[in-house]
Amino acid sequence: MAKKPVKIDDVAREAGVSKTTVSRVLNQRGYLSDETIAKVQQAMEKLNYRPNAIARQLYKQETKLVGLIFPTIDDPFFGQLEAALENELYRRGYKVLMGNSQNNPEKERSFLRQLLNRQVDGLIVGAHNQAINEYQRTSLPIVSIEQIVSRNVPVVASDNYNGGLLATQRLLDDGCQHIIHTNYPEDIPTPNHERRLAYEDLLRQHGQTPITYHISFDDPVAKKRAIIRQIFRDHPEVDGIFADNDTNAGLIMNIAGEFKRLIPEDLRVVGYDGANATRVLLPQLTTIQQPIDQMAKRAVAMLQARINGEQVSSTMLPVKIIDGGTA
Amino acid sequence: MAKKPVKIDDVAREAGVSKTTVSRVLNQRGYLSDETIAKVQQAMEKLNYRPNAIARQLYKQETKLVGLIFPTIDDPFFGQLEAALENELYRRGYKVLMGNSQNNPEKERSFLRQLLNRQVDGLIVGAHNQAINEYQRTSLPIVSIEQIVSRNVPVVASDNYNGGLLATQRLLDDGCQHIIHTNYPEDIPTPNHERRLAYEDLLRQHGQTPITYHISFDDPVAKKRAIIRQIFRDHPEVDGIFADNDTNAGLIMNIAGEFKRLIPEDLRVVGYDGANATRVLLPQLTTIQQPIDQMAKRAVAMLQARINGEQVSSTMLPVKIIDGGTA
DNA sequence: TTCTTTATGTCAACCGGTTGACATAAAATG
DNA sequence: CATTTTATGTCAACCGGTTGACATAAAGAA
Repeated sequence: MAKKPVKIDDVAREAGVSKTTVSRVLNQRGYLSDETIAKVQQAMEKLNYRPNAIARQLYKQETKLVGLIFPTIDDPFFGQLEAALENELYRRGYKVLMGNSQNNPEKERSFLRQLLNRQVDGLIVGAHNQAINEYQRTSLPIVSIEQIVSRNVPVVASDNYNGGLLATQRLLDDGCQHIIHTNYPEDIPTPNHERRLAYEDLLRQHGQTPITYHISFDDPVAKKRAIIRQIFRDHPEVDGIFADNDTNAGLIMNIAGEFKRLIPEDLRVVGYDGANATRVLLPQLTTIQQPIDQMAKRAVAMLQARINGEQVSSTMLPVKIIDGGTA
Repeated sequence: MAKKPVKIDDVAREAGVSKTTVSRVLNQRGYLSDETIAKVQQAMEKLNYRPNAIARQLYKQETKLVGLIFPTIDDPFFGQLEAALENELYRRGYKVLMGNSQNNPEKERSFLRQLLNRQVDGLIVGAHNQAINEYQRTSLPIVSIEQIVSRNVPVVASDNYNGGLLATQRLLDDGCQHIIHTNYPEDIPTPNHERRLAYEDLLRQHGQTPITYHISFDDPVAKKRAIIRQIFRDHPEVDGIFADNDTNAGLIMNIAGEFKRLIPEDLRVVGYDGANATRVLLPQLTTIQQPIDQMAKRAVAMLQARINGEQVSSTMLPVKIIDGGTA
């Protein structure tokens, strides 16, 4: 039997004042005697009063909630990114409403529609879906990460093209003659393609023919493994692989073992992301590290500015190469 | 200049009906002519009307929000767990408010207090903090995962003791003579200690002396590495290690390399958790796998039951050993 | 023809806080 | 002593939906 929750009138009655007075104590507004404050606080304590956040939100027209829409949270990169976002938002008094789109447009749209109902004060988006026009028709402050969502949504990205250059250059410097790249299917728009472009440009400059194998983020692991095995079968001459993320790089390293290739002697590998979790489990992996925590900080700062009504423009942050031993 | 949001009265005026009629269309209540429905929907479309979720929540006294309080999300185990929880909750019409306590009692308490203000319909908790009495003083439906929060909060756990037995038994079966264990400091209450107890019990039965090194989840990686190096220095005779989580197992494998130990020839390793991300990056690791997805499903089902006012009791789910090659 | 039942719609109270407008008394100022 | 300022508190409207109670008309049943 749930007993009726205590409301502000109950506190007022208990303390022998009006509800406005209680509200004033709660919000520290106007003139109040210490005596009154004490009385009210005692009453609140006694009744274990908890102000109803929803009622306040309705009046104030703000929820202090920010929605995060990302493909998933079960991934070293997105996990670290969302953790950093949550942390930074919390510092500024915001709580986080998490939505994993799982690259399911249906889910993303439904999620978005709900949040647009003045359920959140702002949105940070890193999901891979296009064709969701809701993003354009809203006046809700939005910032996107590594993803172009709509003309009027500022983007925080890292320098993907340069990352692609760094990775490819490293393999070239190592003397690799047959460098292969893995990336998303080209019809899925993601900033990862910048990495591929850099790879292709640089490889052509060096007279090599770029070869890209397509591995989708959402493919089941078994399929990813199958594609990678195919690389070794199709191109036994491969001596360098630039993977567009560290998970794929990890798979490549494992499968190289199956094919009796020693790393880095027979095969050099460069990954991408450099998230903490991967750095811990695969410290030997040479990878391009994105400044995940800074990206989160920047995105939150930009969102805050937009919520405050300021205009902000997109930013690009630098990446760097981390030397493991695989390249 | 933010234009005033459209409210239900605007739609009513546009459609030439009362606001109640609009609300009925929205909620499909009572009798409505197709004609009226069409009129109203056209008006909503035309004005791009979005019902204010907060107002509805205030009246309905439910938010369809569930709070998740966990130490962090940037971890293979918790990442997968929270992803599964989000997924399952979404299926049932709930959205997720995420709170990472980072094992900071201050943050956890503050977070909790806010959510208790009828901001969420329920709570799923897996944070490591004790001494937070707010958990006991609330009538909010709560379920905890792998954590004893309060007498009246049901727990979903996996069979940690058996997990400890399986891991230790495997190392014994492999013929290890000097088995060492890593676990939390003993003053931090966590179900991991069950794993340690199993290890100690079994080892004593076999006439070996249990030795546990303490590595806290929140220790910086450098410190974790230092502790692990100490193991090899203190006990060069070690030939088997049972780590209380896969991240530590990964670190151990790396550091074993530093000390020129071959795995599994010189040193056998068994980890714990068996989360997807770790399985992908370290498929060679033999580990005790927790049924993460089932734990999430179970927890959500239990929470739903509690929200519906039903009584539920704690559950324990089985674990199994996954054969990699490290033991 | 009278009484139900069905169809359609309106009114106003309510959810639980917040705050502008206003009242009153005491203290400070001229 | 009159006037302004400071201190303290009350009233009622408002945020934006939802819904029980109630009105009215048309169709069906007795």
